[in-house]
Amino acid sequence: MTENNRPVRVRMAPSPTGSFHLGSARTALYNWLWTRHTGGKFLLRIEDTDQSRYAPGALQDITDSMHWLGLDWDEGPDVGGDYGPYVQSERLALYHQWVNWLIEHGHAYRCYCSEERLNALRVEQQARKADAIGYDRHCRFLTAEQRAELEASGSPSVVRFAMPLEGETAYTDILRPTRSVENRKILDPVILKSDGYPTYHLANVVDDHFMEITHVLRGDEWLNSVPLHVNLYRAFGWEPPIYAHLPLILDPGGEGKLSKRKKRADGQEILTYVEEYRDAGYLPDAMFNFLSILGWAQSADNDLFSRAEAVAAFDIHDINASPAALPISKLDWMNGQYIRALDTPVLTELLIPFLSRDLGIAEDALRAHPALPFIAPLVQERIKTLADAASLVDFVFADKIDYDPTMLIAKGLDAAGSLAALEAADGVMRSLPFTEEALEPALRALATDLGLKPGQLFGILRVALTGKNVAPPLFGSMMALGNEETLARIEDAKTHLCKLVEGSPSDRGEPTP
RNA sequence: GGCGGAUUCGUCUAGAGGCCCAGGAUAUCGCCCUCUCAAGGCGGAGACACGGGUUCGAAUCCCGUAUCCGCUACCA
Repeated sequence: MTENNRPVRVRMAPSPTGSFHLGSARTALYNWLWTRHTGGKFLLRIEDTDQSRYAPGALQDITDSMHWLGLDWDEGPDVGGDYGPYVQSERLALYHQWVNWLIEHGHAYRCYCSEERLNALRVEQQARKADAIGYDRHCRFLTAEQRAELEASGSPSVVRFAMPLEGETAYTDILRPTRSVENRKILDPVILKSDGYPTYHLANVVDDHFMEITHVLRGDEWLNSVPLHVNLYRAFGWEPPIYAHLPLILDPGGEGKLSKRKKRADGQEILTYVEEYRDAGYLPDAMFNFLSILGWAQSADNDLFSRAEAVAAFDIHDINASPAALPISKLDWMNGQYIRALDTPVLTELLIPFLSRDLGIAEDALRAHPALPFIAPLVQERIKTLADAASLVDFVFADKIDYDPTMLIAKGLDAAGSLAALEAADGVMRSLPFTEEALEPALRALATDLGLKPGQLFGILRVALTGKNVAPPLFGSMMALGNEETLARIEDAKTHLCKLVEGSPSDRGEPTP
């Protein structure tokens, strides 16, 4: 399993520049899965080498999102480990040491070219459609005197890697065929910036080496950098890790990188950050399962599986190298599956923050509310996300409900007929214990006695109690409302119907749907 | 422009030369169940990007073409 015969050590290396992207989450997940499958170690390393893009709070958001998804790490800035520090800005001395080593051994050099020169160079290259666009290696061939002069004048400088000028570099990604590139096409990239911070290329190679990383599973956008990284390893005399570049997650239309500022075909917003999915009411287990199947299959004929099953079956060699459009409808379905599998008390607990947020009721008040225990069973098989619940049960928590009274007129009946049915139902209900077991058969029998279909009678009651034509099951709704409120709402409905009857004395008036 | 990657039902995928006139899932459509809505059950329609090879035989191998995506920064 471990092609290089070392215990598996992999890492997730986010840069704290923003919230945790869904694509990053999947990368983290596959890394995690690989270590849990192999019994290896999963490390979290923070790549904060770009001071200009540093976002305070991003790190917290990233770790929160990973925790939420259930991805725990064995070594990292918060949990420690033998290979620290795990934050790159705290490892600057190490990078300087190895950059100096490269310079001393002729694998790197200081470059004093100005931004203006570099820009002009790029513009010129683009204009003549040059084969390779990049640095012209100008400073690589400075004489010792020129160099000394530049240093003496205090010119700012960066350090560039001196690529071999001839030959090719073959590189392997376990998900793709081995390829090779001409070394001269890699134009001496910057490895140490003028502010003293390393670029990704250097920091990444140095850290992966000293942290004894065996497998690098990272985003596809790094694939073109592999030959550079391989050359860095060679210059140092180190062994490169095994690479697997993970395909991008595309937007639901499959038109490009998943990103903000895009809308779905149905006008819905496309969620791109893990925290957004959390706030939209998706469950961590469902997200975990969902992210897993974006580029990997646990089995040929089943999409629903637990973490343990994923861990048991996972193999990086089975990852699909083609990019995937985000299948939102499948996520919705899957989340519904996970919600339905929950124990009712657990669902209730999960629902509280969402109901509180969406209904504007304090969590404490919600917990103390007599209707609370009835809510989860009412919505469990009707919601795809936790956030769907509020609009289904808002009538339970409303002080009063508003609806068009004509909705109380049942199909096939007029106002008077509906009123008679409702009054009969009211009478039956008052004579019985307020339980589903007692009420449902009795009202069914009543419908038959009145020559109505259950749906006609129940429909009147549904509108009376909820103000809606579409609502959760009737008798469960009654229990949530409680005896008193149920009868009060029926009372109100009777009043509405009375007015309708008086208002339209034409006895055979067609009911408005 | 250069370089790199990818290409199986709308979408997520299974598939590593005969098991595939391509399997699963989701979405969609229909039927059943049913107090509405769901959930559930059953069924339908739906794909190997295109063109050449190689082979007795190709979704699977090779070569082109097309399309999409990525990289081409003192960002990661």
